[in-house]
Amino acid sequence: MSPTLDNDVSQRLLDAAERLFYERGVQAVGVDAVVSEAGVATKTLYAHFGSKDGLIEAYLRRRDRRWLTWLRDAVDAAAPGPARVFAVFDALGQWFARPDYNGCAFINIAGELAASPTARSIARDHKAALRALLADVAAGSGVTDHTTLGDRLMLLVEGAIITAHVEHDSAAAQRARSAAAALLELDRLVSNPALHSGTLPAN
Amino acid sequence: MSPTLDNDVSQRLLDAAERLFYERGVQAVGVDAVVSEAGVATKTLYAHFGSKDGLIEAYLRRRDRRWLTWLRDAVDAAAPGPARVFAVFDALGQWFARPDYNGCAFINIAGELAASPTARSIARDHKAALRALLADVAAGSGVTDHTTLGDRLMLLVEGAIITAHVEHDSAAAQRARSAAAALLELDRLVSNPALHSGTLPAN
DNA sequence: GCCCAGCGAGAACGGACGTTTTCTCCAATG
DNA sequence: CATTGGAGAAAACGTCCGTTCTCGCTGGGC
Repeated sequence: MSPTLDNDVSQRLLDAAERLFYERGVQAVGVDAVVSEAGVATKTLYAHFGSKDGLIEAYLRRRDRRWLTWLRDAVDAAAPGPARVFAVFDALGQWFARPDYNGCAFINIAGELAASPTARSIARDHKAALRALLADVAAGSGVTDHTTLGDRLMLLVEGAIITAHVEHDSAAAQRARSAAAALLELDRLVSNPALHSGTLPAN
Repeated sequence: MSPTLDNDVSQRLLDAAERLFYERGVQAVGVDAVVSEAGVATKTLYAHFGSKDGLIEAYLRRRDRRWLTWLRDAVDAAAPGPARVFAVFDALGQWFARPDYNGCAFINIAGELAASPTARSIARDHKAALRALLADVAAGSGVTDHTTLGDRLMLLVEGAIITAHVEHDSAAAQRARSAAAALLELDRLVSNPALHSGTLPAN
């Protein structure tokens, strides 16, 4: 057996699975459609992934790695500081504009396989990694309360992902970016004692 | 046929469908489970709703009405003004804390039935109504740019719904409330010329 | 040159599921 | 009282789908 060819077959299967699962949902796509799209035999799918659930899990794990790497690269390409906050939403805007954009695969899975603990756990892990990335971005932005900013960026990112998906509105990225800019500006205002007299309410 | 009894059977079916569909997803629940939970005959389901798709649609339309009425009532119970902004997130916090909370039924449907135009249209209509409600809340809050505030509230609400669901973190409502408070505070600061010298960037 | 492991093609199996049908009961109507 | 029609119980039907099996081909290694 050649590992190159073996890899090729696995990749073709994962590519086909990702295209179909992401576009139509995992339950709406049968294994027949996947093997047909990949141009492989049904037996090969089971030899490589054991079951449809195994294929779904491999699809999610690969997408998790790829998506987070993509976002991290977009962030790292920006200058350190608040520019990296904007880089997050600029990247989202490009993602939303893709013709095959269909929301976050992990949010979709969490809704579709609500009764599956493994699916929910994979989705949770993915969101924890995203939250950690946004916490890093917030910590490097120079604001005084970067923990709070990280939490708020998470809300804006998730909100933009959902809005772009359900309402089919890719401009949600720009609105989220604008909201993030407002939060940065607020931090700048309240951290400069010369600009205000009172303090912020605690809620 | 007695309209009272007829209504009773329809309601029992819709109640059972909502409980199961919302908890496990529409595709993971068979009609057998619904009729068994409702204590009715299979034939009755088809006499009232025509098909499983018809039952799903009726479930979504009833939930759309009920959920929006619930949120609107929570908003109207608060004093006019910025308090109604906070009332939105306080209501969300109570929703998230329910043991049966499983995210937004319409976001879930949009992810699960990605290939179904009717499902996506129902989800879109629901979100448009929510957006209109939040636009009203923003318009009554007394800020200078209530259109922008409405858009940002929408992002925060959606982000909180997703975070509470996927990360199983009901405190997302309080963080979203805090973010909304920050946006209100920022408006207060920049709309008072005595408090600052420069102007906000346009992004 | 043989061998065999991997792969493609496709049939087959078993179970689940949406839908229809049959039969019976019951309550309201005339 | 006879009739009518909605509703419950359960079986039946056809289809789809995940999984396995069979067969034939191919290409690299002892």
